[in-house]
Amino acid sequence: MPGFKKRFCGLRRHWLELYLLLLIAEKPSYGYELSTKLKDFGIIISGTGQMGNLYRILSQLEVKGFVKTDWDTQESGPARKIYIITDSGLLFLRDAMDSVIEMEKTTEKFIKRYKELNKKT
Amino acid sequence: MPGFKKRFCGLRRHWLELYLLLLIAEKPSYGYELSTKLKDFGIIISGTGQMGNLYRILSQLEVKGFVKTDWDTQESGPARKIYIITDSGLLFLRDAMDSVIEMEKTTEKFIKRYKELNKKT
DNA sequence: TATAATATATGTAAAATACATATATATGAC
DNA sequence: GTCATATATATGTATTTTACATATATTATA
Repeated sequence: MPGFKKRFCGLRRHWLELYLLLLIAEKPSYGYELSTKLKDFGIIISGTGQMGNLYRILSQLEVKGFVKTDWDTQESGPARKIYIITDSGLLFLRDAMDSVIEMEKTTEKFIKRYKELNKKT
Repeated sequence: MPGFKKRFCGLRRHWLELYLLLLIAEKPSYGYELSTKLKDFGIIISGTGQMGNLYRILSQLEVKGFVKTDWDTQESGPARKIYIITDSGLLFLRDAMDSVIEMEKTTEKFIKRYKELNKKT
Protein backbone atom coordinates (compact mmCIF):
# COMPACT_ATOMS: atom_id res chain seq x y z
CA MET A 1 0.00 0.00 0.00
CA PRO A 2 2.60 2.61 0.92
CA GLY A 3 6.04 2.91 -0.68
CA PHE A 4 6.87 3.75 -4.26
CA LYS A 5 3.88 4.06 -6.52
CA LYS A 6 5.58 5.45 -9.59
CA ARG A 7 8.55 4.69 -11.76
CA PHE A 8 9.57 7.37 -14.23
CA CYS A 9 6.98 10.10 -14.09
CA GLY A 10 8.81 13.29 -14.78
CA LEU A 11 11.39 13.11 -17.52
CA ARG A 12 13.39 16.15 -16.51
CA ARG A 13 14.02 14.63 -13.14
CA HIS A 14 14.77 11.30 -14.76
CA TRP A 15 17.43 12.75 -17.07
CA LEU A 16 18.98 14.81 -14.31
CA GLU A 17 19.30 11.68 -12.18
CA LEU A 18 20.98 9.82 -15.02
CA TYR A 19 23.39 12.64 -15.81
CA LEU A 20 24.34 12.85 -12.15
CA LEU A 21 24.78 9.10 -11.81
CA LEU A 22 27.05 8.98 -14.86
CA LEU A 23 29.15 11.89 -13.60
CA ILE A 24 29.43 10.29 -10.17
CA ALA A 25 30.24 6.91 -11.72
CA GLU A 26 33.04 8.54 -13.71
CA LYS A 27 34.46 10.13 -10.56
CA PRO A 28 33.13 10.68 -7.04
CA SER A 29 32.09 14.30 -6.70
CA TYR A 30 30.07 16.76 -4.63
CA GLY A 31 27.00 18.86 -5.30
CA TYR A 32 28.67 22.14 -6.08
CA GLU A 33 31.11 20.54 -8.53
CA LEU A 34 28.42 18.39 -10.12
CA SER A 35 26.37 21.52 -10.80
CA THR A 36 29.16 22.77 -13.06
CA LYS A 37 29.82 19.38 -14.66
CA LEU A 38 26.16 19.19 -15.73
CA LYS A 39 27.08 21.71 -18.43
CA ASP A 40 28.45 18.68 -20.31
CA PHE A 41 24.82 17.65 -20.81
CA GLY A 42 23.48 21.11 -21.53
CA ILE A 43 22.16 21.70 -18.04
CA ILE A 44 22.94 25.10 -16.57
CA ILE A 45 22.33 25.36 -12.85
CA SER A 46 21.84 29.02 -12.00
CA GLY A 47 20.69 30.56 -8.77
CA THR A 48 20.45 29.12 -5.30
CA GLY A 49 16.93 27.89 -6.01
CA GLN A 50 18.13 25.52 -8.71
CA MET A 51 21.09 24.46 -6.56
CA GLY A 52 18.63 23.60 -3.81
CA ASN A 53 16.69 21.33 -6.11
CA LEU A 54 19.93 19.67 -7.22
CA TYR A 55 20.88 18.93 -3.62
CA ARG A 56 17.44 17.47 -3.04
CA ILE A 57 17.78 15.15 -6.03
CA LEU A 58 21.22 14.07 -4.82
CA SER A 59 19.94 13.29 -1.35
CA GLN A 60 17.12 11.28 -2.86
CA LEU A 61 19.61 9.30 -4.95
CA GLU A 62 21.19 8.45 -1.62
CA VAL A 63 17.84 7.45 -0.10
CA LYS A 64 17.27 5.15 -3.08
CA GLY A 65 20.67 3.60 -2.47
CA PHE A 66 22.16 4.60 -5.84
CA VAL A 67 24.91 6.61 -4.20
CA LYS A 68 26.60 6.73 -0.82
CA THR A 69 28.23 9.77 0.72
CA ASP A 70 31.36 10.76 2.55
CA TRP A 71 32.29 14.14 4.02
CA ASP A 72 35.47 15.71 2.71
CA THR A 73 36.88 18.18 5.20
CA GLN A 74 40.41 18.12 3.78
CA GLU A 75 40.02 20.94 1.27
CA SER A 76 39.78 24.54 2.32
CA GLY A 77 36.35 26.11 2.50
CA PRO A 78 33.08 24.54 3.61
CA ALA A 79 32.97 20.76 3.93
CA ARG A 80 32.01 18.85 0.82
CA LYS A 81 29.60 15.93 0.73
CA ILE A 82 31.20 13.51 -1.70
CA TYR A 83 28.83 11.25 -3.62
CA ILE A 84 30.07 7.79 -4.59
CA ILE A 85 28.21 5.42 -6.90
CA THR A 86 26.99 2.09 -5.51
CA ASP A 87 26.50 -1.24 -7.28
CA SER A 88 22.79 -0.57 -7.18
CA GLY A 89 23.39 2.81 -8.83
CA LEU A 90 25.48 1.24 -11.59
CA LEU A 91 22.75 -1.33 -12.17
CA PHE A 92 20.12 1.37 -12.35
CA LEU A 93 22.24 3.34 -14.81
CA ARG A 94 22.71 0.26 -17.01
CA ASP A 95 18.99 -0.45 -17.07
CA ALA A 96 18.22 3.18 -17.83
CA MET A 97 20.41 3.15 -20.95
CA ASP A 98 17.46 1.71 -22.86
CA SER A 99 15.50 4.91 -22.34
CA VAL A 100 18.49 7.04 -23.31
CA ILE A 101 18.96 5.08 -26.54
CA GLU A 102 15.25 5.36 -27.28
CA MET A 103 15.35 9.10 -26.70
CA GLU A 104 18.23 9.41 -29.14
CA LYS A 105 16.28 7.52 -31.80
CA THR A 106 13.16 9.56 -31.13
CA THR A 107 14.86 12.94 -31.40
CA GLU A 108 16.64 11.80 -34.57
CA LYS A 109 13.33 10.77 -36.12
CA PHE A 110 11.67 13.96 -34.96
CA ILE A 111 14.28 16.17 -36.61
CA LYS A 112 14.06 14.17 -39.83
CA ARG A 113 10.28 14.46 -39.96
CA TYR A 114 10.36 18.15 -39.17
CA LYS A 115 12.72 18.71 -42.11
CA GLU A 116 10.46 16.67 -44.38
CA LEU A 117 7.49 18.76 -43.28
CA ASN A 118 9.27 21.94 -44.27
CA LYS A 119 10.36 20.57 -47.65
CA LYS A 120 6.71 20.38 -48.72
CA THR A 121 5.84 23.90 -47.54
CA MET B 1 1.61 39.67 -12.30
CA PRO B 2 -0.81 36.97 -13.45
CA GLY B 3 -0.43 35.02 -16.69
CA PHE B 4 2.35 32.64 -17.62
CA LYS B 5 5.15 32.51 -15.12
CA LYS B 6 7.05 29.59 -16.55
CA ARG B 7 8.37 28.47 -19.89
CA PHE B 8 9.49 24.87 -20.10
CA CYS B 9 9.16 23.32 -16.70
CA GLY B 10 8.44 19.66 -17.22
CA LEU B 11 10.23 17.99 -20.08
CA ARG B 12 7.81 15.12 -20.54
CA ARG B 13 4.98 17.55 -21.13
CA HIS B 14 7.24 19.59 -23.36
CA TRP B 15 8.13 16.63 -25.59
CA LEU B 16 4.56 15.43 -25.75
CA GLU B 17 3.46 18.89 -26.90
CA LEU B 18 6.13 18.92 -29.60
CA TYR B 19 5.27 15.42 -30.84
CA LEU B 20 1.60 16.37 -31.03
CA LEU B 21 2.29 19.64 -32.80
CA LEU B 22 4.43 17.89 -35.41
CA LEU B 23 1.80 15.21 -36.00
CA ILE B 24 -0.92 17.84 -36.30
CA ALA B 25 1.27 19.95 -38.59
CA GLU B 26 1.77 16.92 -40.85
CA LYS B 27 -1.96 16.33 -40.99
CA PRO B 28 -4.96 17.61 -38.99
CA SER B 29 -6.06 14.87 -36.61
CA TYR B 30 -8.09 14.14 -33.49
CA GLY B 31 -7.22 12.95 -30.01
CA TYR B 32 -7.96 9.30 -30.38
CA GLU B 33 -5.99 9.02 -33.63
CA LEU B 34 -3.10 11.09 -32.27
CA SER B 35 -2.83 8.71 -29.32
CA THR B 36 -1.96 5.90 -31.76
CA LYS B 37 0.32 8.07 -33.91
CA LEU B 38 2.40 8.91 -30.84
CA LYS B 39 3.84 5.41 -31.16
CA ASP B 40 6.05 6.90 -33.88
CA PHE B 41 7.88 8.69 -31.07
CA GLY B 42 7.89 5.80 -28.65
CA ILE B 43 4.93 7.03 -26.62
CA ILE B 44 2.34 4.38 -25.79
CA ILE B 45 -0.94 5.78 -24.52
CA SER B 46 -2.67 3.06 -22.56
CA GLY B 47 -5.73 3.30 -20.37
CA THR B 48 -8.36 5.97 -20.11
CA GLY B 49 -6.31 7.82 -17.50
CA GLN B 50 -3.50 8.48 -19.95
CA MET B 51 -6.02 9.34 -22.67
CA GLY B 52 -7.53 11.90 -20.32
CA ASN B 53 -4.17 13.56 -19.81
CA LEU B 54 -3.63 13.62 -23.57
CA TYR B 55 -6.94 15.39 -24.12
CA ARG B 56 -6.02 17.91 -21.46
CA ILE B 57 -2.72 18.68 -23.16
CA LEU B 58 -4.50 19.05 -26.50
CA SER B 59 -7.04 21.45 -25.06
CA GLN B 60 -4.23 23.48 -23.52
CA LEU B 61 -2.48 23.64 -26.88
CA GLU B 62 -5.70 25.22 -28.10
CA VAL B 63 -5.79 27.69 -25.19
CA LYS B 64 -2.23 28.70 -26.04
CA GLY B 65 -3.30 29.26 -29.64
CA PHE B 66 -0.99 26.65 -31.15
CA VAL B 67 -3.90 24.70 -32.63
CA LYS B 68 -7.50 25.42 -33.55
CA THR B 69 -10.29 22.85 -33.62
CA ASP B 70 -13.17 21.77 -35.77
CA TRP B 71 -15.80 19.10 -35.07
CA ASP B 72 -16.03 16.27 -37.56
CA THR B 73 -19.47 14.64 -37.47
CA GLN B 74 -19.19 13.07 -40.94
CA GLU B 75 -17.65 9.76 -39.91
CA SER B 76 -19.61 7.08 -38.12
CA GLY B 77 -19.24 6.81 -34.38
CA PRO B 78 -18.80 9.62 -31.85
CA ALA B 79 -17.93 13.08 -33.16
CA ARG B 80 -14.25 13.84 -33.53
CA LYS B 81 -12.59 17.08 -32.48
CA ILE B 82 -10.10 17.78 -35.27
CA TYR B 83 -6.98 19.70 -34.30
CA ILE B 84 -5.42 21.99 -36.91
CA ILE B 85 -2.06 23.73 -36.52
CA THR B 86 -1.95 27.52 -36.46
CA ASP B 87 0.82 29.90 -37.61
CA SER B 88 1.59 30.45 -33.94
CA GLY B 89 1.89 26.70 -33.48
CA LEU B 90 4.26 26.37 -36.44
CA LEU B 91 6.37 29.21 -35.05
CA PHE B 92 6.49 27.56 -31.64
CA LEU B 93 7.51 24.27 -33.23
CA ARG B 94 10.28 25.96 -35.19
CA ASP B 95 11.64 27.69 -32.09
CA ALA B 96 11.48 24.44 -30.12
CA MET B 97 13.65 22.59 -32.63
CA ASP B 98 16.70 24.01 -30.87
CA SER B 99 15.86 22.05 -27.75
CA VAL B 100 15.21 18.90 -29.79
CA ILE B 101 18.58 19.20 -31.52
CA GLU B 102 20.28 19.81 -28.17
CA MET B 103 18.59 16.74 -26.70
CA GLU B 104 19.87 14.64 -29.61
CA LYS B 105 23.43 15.86 -29.02
CA THR B 106 23.12 15.29 -25.29
CA THR B 107 21.84 11.72 -25.57
CA GLU B 108 24.54 10.95 -28.13
CA LYS B 109 27.23 12.24 -25.80
CA PHE B 110 25.70 10.40 -22.86
CA ILE B 111 25.76 7.06 -24.67
CA LYS B 112 29.36 7.61 -25.75
CA ARG B 113 30.50 8.47 -22.24
CA TYR B 114 28.65 5.53 -20.75
CA LYS B 115 30.44 3.19 -23.17
CA GLU B 116 33.80 4.77 -22.28
CA LEU B 117 33.03 4.28 -18.60
CA ASN B 118 32.47 0.57 -19.14
CA LYS B 119 35.62 0.15 -21.21
CA LYS B 120 37.71 1.04 -18.16
CA THR B 121 35.85 -1.33 -15.82
C1' DT C 1 35.16 44.14 8.40
C1' DA C 2 32.58 43.85 4.44
C1' DT C 3 31.88 41.25 0.35
C1' DA C 4 32.20 37.52 -2.66
C1' DA C 5 32.85 32.70 -3.64
C1' DT C 6 32.23 28.24 -2.02
C1' DA C 7 29.14 24.73 -0.08
C1' DT C 8 24.86 22.49 1.70
C1' DA C 9 20.05 22.50 2.86
C1' DT C 10 14.86 23.50 3.71
C1' DG C 11 10.13 25.84 2.89
C1' DT C 12 6.40 26.22 -0.10
C1' DA C 13 3.13 27.90 -3.87
C1' DA C 14 2.20 26.46 -8.34
C1' DA C 15 2.26 23.06 -11.87
C1' DA C 16 2.46 18.34 -13.77
C1' DT C 17 1.56 13.46 -13.39
C1' DA C 18 -0.97 9.22 -12.67
C1' DC C 19 -4.94 7.13 -12.53
C1' DA C 20 -10.00 6.82 -11.59
C1' DT C 21 -14.15 8.09 -13.32
C1' DA C 22 -18.00 10.04 -16.33
C1' DT C 23 -20.29 10.37 -20.74
C1' DA C 24 -21.85 9.26 -25.42
C1' DT C 25 -22.13 6.82 -30.20
C1' DA C 26 -21.94 2.89 -33.17
C1' DT C 27 -21.15 -2.10 -34.23
C1' DG C 28 -21.37 -6.92 -33.73
C1' DA C 29 -22.61 -11.00 -30.87
C1' DC C 30 -26.18 -13.63 -28.78
C1' DG D 1 -33.49 -6.18 -28.02
C1' DT D 2 -29.70 -5.93 -25.09
C1' DC D 3 -25.00 -6.73 -23.86
C1' DA D 4 -20.20 -6.18 -24.64
C1' DT D 5 -16.75 -3.84 -27.13
C1' DA D 6 -14.49 -0.24 -29.77
C1' DT D 7 -14.53 4.46 -30.64
C1' DA D 8 -14.36 9.19 -28.85
C1' DT D 9 -14.03 13.13 -25.49
C1' DA D 10 -13.67 15.02 -20.93
C1' DT D 11 -13.22 16.02 -15.68
C1' DG D 12 -11.76 15.08 -10.63
C1' DT D 13 -8.08 14.78 -7.59
C1' DA D 14 -4.24 12.86 -4.57
C1' DT D 15 0.51 12.69 -5.08
C1' DT D 16 4.74 14.31 -6.95
C1' DT D 17 7.72 17.63 -9.19
C1' DT D 18 9.19 22.18 -10.25
C1' DA D 19 10.58 26.83 -9.48
C1' DC D 20 12.20 29.96 -6.71
C1' DA D 21 12.93 32.13 -2.07
C1' DT D 22 15.35 31.63 1.88
C1' DA D 23 18.65 29.93 5.61
C1' DT D 24 23.23 28.73 7.10
C1' DA D 25 28.24 28.20 7.38
C1' DT D 26 33.35 28.57 5.78
C1' DT D 27 37.22 30.74 3.59
C1' DA D 28 39.56 34.24 0.70
C1' DT D 29 40.31 38.91 -0.62
C1' DA D 30 39.73 43.68 -0.90
